Amino acid sequence: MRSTIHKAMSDIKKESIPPATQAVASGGGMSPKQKTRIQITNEAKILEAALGVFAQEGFRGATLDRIASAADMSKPNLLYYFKNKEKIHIALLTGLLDIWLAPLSEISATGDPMLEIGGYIKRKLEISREYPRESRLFANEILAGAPHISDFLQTKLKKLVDEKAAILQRWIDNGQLAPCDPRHLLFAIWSTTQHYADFSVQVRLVLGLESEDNSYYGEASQMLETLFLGQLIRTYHCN
Amino acid sequence: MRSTIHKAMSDIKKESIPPATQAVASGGGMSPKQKTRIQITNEAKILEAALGVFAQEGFRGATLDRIASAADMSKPNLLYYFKNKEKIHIALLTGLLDIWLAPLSEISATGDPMLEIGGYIKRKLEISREYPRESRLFANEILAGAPHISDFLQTKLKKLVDEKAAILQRWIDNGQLAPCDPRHLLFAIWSTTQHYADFSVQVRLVLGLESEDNSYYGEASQMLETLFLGQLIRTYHCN
DNA sequence: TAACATTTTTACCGGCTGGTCAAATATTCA
DNA sequence: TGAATATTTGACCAGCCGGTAAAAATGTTA
Repeated sequence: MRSTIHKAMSDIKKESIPPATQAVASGGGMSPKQKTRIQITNEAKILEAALGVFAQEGFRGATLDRIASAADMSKPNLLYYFKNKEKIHIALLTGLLDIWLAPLSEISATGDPMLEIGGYIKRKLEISREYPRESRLFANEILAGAPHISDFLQTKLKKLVDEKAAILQRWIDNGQLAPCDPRHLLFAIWSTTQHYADFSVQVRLVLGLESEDNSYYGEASQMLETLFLGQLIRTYHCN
Repeated sequence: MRSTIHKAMSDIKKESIPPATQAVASGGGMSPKQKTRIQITNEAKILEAALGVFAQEGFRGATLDRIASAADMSKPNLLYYFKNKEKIHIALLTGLLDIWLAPLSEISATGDPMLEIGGYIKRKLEISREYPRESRLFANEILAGAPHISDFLQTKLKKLVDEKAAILQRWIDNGQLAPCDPRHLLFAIWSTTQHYADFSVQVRLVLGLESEDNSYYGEASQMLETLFLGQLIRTYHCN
């Protein structure tokens, strides 16, 4: 279930799970090793640096030299912590997938459709703002054909989507939600929210904002609320 | 013949200034050259091949070797037609931008809001289905920070968006459209429609479809119609 | 067909890329 | 402290990468 490397991500996301299995470094043994203080900080430094590079350049476009330099570290030193380029990439992706799934998981069958969907959109948009690089990393992976996460997509994600789509369908059948394909409703929520991270350059340039200006998220939130909740919920019979 | 990109090739072969004139050879001067039959077919072959590679790997991730091999051509031969890698990329992008702008241009201030917006969504979705590789090429360019098209984004695109947003705003003021930020409404349309091209791998895996199965576009179209037209237009006062 | 222009191929280059290795250095802990 | 261990470094490598040069092959046309 969890890749060994996944642990490394927990450092970056500052949840501290007690260290346990890890056999990344040092050539030989499969024996689980306790992580050193230095190991912890350096792995975090590497992942932090790699996240930016992978997110911008994609897997093939990113280079170890660039990551190492961004991590302020020599390349061989970097490779002392991660056996190869792919291991870094997988570590990042694995750590990301939990963040990705969480908001959808929280949708509850027993809640009010308006609040549940509204909350989901809010959470997704929040993640878009908080983790734009992770979002772009994910986008790059999909654009490249999802070579590392196709299994995740067709098992874990598909299962969760089917599950939540069933809930939405029940709401539709109850007349609490406008009739539509629930899975495509989820796609629409994904795309609109992630757009603000993945296409932030375009958004800013079109809106005439500066490079680090995130002020559009307020308008975005309002727009999405209008779009998805304004009418989609319960008022479809107006027509 | 898929792409309408050929027009971007004006600056490819040497410096061909406005074409059409068949010049008598003059010593030293750069004379505009008529394109050979072979030139035309090979440039098309290269662009066709490069489109797939750039769309999947991004600019840095794509290699001339791979493009050449996809075009069934030796690398030096490829470089006989395009001076370097960037020229190919720019040729593709340039050709793409017209496709990209066209649907938005067609929105008319004098039309019915429902029909205009509905038509725009349909056209965008159509382009997503017809030109998925172009869409991914564009997405890759944005993810990389729009190094080649930031000027386009902040001039031509921004201008067009401002113009069309003004139209939408007038509809809002007239009570024909739910109050919302018009520019963000456009973003929502862009993201939802392009999602089906850019994230098609994910869409297919989650829906359980085969690799080349495009059947989800029907459901997508219906979903977007429900989402954007079902209530956004004119019925916002139901609340 | 011969002269000319276009296209293709072969051979190559310097720098980058992912990655290895062993030696040198720093850290930990009995 | 000093031995054991963990970390860092520099030197290196084979293959890939974008790109060049020039000859060879092919096509065009007078």
